[in-house]
Amino acid sequence: MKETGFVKEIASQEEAFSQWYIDVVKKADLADYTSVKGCMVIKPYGYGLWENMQHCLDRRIKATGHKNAYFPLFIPESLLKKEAEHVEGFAPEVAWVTHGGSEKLEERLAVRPTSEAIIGSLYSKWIKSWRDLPVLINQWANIVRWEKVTRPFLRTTEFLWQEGHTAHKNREEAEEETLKILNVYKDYIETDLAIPVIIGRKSDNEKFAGAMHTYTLEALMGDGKILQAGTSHNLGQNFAQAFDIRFLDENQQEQYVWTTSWGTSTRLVGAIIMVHGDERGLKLPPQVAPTQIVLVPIFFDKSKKEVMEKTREYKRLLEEKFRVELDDRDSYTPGWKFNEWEMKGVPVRLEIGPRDLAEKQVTAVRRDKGNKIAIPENELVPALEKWLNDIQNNLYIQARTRLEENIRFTENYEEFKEIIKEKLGFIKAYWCGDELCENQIKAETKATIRCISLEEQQGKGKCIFCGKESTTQVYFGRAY
RNA sequence: CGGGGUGUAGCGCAGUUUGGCUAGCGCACCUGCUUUGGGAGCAGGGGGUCGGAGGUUCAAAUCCUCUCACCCCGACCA
Repeated sequence: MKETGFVKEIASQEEAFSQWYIDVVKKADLADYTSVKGCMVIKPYGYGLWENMQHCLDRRIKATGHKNAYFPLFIPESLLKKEAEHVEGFAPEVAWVTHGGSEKLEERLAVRPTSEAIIGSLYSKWIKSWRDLPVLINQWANIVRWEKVTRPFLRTTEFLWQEGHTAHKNREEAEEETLKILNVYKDYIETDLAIPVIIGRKSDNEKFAGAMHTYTLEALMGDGKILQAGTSHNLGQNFAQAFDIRFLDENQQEQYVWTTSWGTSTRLVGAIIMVHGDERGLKLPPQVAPTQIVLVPIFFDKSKKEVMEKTREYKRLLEEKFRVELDDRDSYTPGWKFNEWEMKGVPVRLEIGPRDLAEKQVTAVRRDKGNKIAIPENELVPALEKWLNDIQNNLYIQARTRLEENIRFTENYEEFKEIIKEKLGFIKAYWCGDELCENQIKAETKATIRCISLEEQQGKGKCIFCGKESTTQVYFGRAY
């Protein structure tokens, strides 16, 4: 697909995937670096994408009975310390506030690395009776984790996310919630972002610090590496005990609540880039693209007035149904604009020139397949509606096909190592459940257990590392 | 955090080895004219704390010390 003259401003995806990623982030105008290490600006085009993603997910979160709230950015050290495993897990990446103005604080404040602690302390105040349950709250917030290695969207010091925090009266209800959210996420990521995911449970090694267990969604990127796209934690009663969240049940028995937490972040923007992008730049799923259709007028001196009038008329018509941009900049040639909008991943481009006016049509080009057709003026809206649907589906199918082609089953460790070395992707294998095998595989191949399959187990096999018989199938991969 | 690399105009780079005249080039930007169906042409013009701080020197983009940011590889990472 790489052609001379085009896409010369970004690295080749095939030759230098990580450089390509950074180039696309900058050239598509999604984000920019700042003077603070690991902190990026999300520019209007990137933020527009994030807002659409937020909207899609927020709808789903609310449709399942949750309400939004906002909790403080600062967490007193004493609160964070209450759950031992939790604080230990986050300690290396917490940023601390030690001074207010010039006065030293009596107790230092953590800039939230996640909000279980602060929210737990408040739930303890709010929950007294079984009638107060369940509590179903979500918040959209910024998070700070002092990362050593940062990359735009994928791992930044400050990032944006949503985190749900719920409290329930028993184990079953909490587990049901954890799985419900897992499926809300799956539906959102697959339907709106057109990214197929593998869902499963994290091994104890990989689970959230302080959780009973963690469910995860794992996605395959264009370079064969795996990105964790979201997690949903069943916290059991660990945080309830640490933060003293108790209630009186129907039988007047005092009990600890069962809590869950779950999150997805701006990291998903990185996933969209790396799953759908190609040598020409971004490819955005129509559902979340800030601009779904761009209109590019093509005119000569004689035809300028006519063409512009018609283009504006189309814009007004299309704006009623779609997110539309009219590129009427005088200083760029149409060819330049074509390349720029392709870099930015706009799903459909409409070209309107004298020939189109004469034929009562517009020339339409799809970003995903690159094919160009003429759409008669009176069929424009339904035709574009269909196209955007097709593009959304096609992006998903392409990603799905690649995912399926890159899930390899093996019971042979030599083959396992070969796959990691040559092809990457997911490796499906049996695992005995022993942490020692897991760690040894990681040390030797850098592959980790991305998740333990939730699928019905069929038969038995031998642990990929030690050979012991097992019924547990897991997905391995090299993770971002 | 360890090893390596880079930092000079908005972007990409040359100049640094061997200190020396007004710090250059391409693209982008501004003005004018001609252009416009896949990155237009000509002419003129504007833009620099050479990442930052300190030092050596008659003189520093260039040499020395410290520091910051970014990239690659590794370690770490719910």
